[in-house]
Amino acid sequence: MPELPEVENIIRQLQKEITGYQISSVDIRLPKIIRNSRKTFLQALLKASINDVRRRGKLLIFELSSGYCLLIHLKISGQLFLVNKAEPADKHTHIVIGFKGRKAQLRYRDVRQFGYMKVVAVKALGKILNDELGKDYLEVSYDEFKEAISGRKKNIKSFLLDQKIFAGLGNIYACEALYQAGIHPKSNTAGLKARKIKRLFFAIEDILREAIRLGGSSVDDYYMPDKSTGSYQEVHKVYKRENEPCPICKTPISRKKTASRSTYFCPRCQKIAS
DNA sequence: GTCGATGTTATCAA
DNA sequence: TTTGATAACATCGA
Repeated sequence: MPELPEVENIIRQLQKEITGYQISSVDIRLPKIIRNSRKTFLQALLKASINDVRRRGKLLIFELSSGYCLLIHLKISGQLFLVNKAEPADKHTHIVIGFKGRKAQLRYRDVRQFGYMKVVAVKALGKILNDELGKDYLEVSYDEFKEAISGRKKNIKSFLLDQKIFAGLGNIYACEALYQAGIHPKSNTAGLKARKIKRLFFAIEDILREAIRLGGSSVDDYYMPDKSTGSYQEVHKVYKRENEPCPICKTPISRKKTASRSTYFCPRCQKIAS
């Protein structure tokens, strides 16, 4: 589900709401979500306080007072809700974390069950992040972006989606950024002229910041921990808009598979770079 | 009932 | 190096 802007909105709420809280209970209703042994996971969490909540790309990072970090990846359908413990939880709620002296509890809900939680020692975190994730898209400079593109011969959309190069973009924002930059999704990085690379970089910055401001894109079932929704989906120019007119030239938006993902684009405004 | 699609990513074969 | 297919799973709509 969530890409960088959605995860950013989630962590902003959690940071405000649960920083400083002490974990008093952990209910593992679906063990496969946890990528540690039950024992390790509980030892890291129980009685620990939440020192900080942050993220890198789409990965949420809770820093705990136990010397461990809790990593959460929501994948496609993961959700985090902060709700009163008296409210009933449905069958898709897999992990429930309770806090000392608090009525609110943190619930992990995930219909498709692809997401995960795992704890790692704080000392090991840096290495794990650097091995598995590139720099967050909000921290990438134009020079770094240009250099990463120039050094590769790769389909541009796969490039944008590759979390090891830079982290945070998913299918929605990759489509929107390519549209705004006027680049065909089947273009190769090697064929992009400097001007297009620049346009793409600033399109990404622009779109991410505006999407964060609007609370992210609520397509299907994205919610923030307080169950409010984002509104950036109303601003989407191409994503999920097959056959609707391009806002610039009125040509119907196409949908094709690229990198085995549905890709929406304007066949007239987005030409293949060669 | 069946088929295809869904915001992600790890893995494997070519 | 890069790609494409597949799998993990549940649900929805045609």
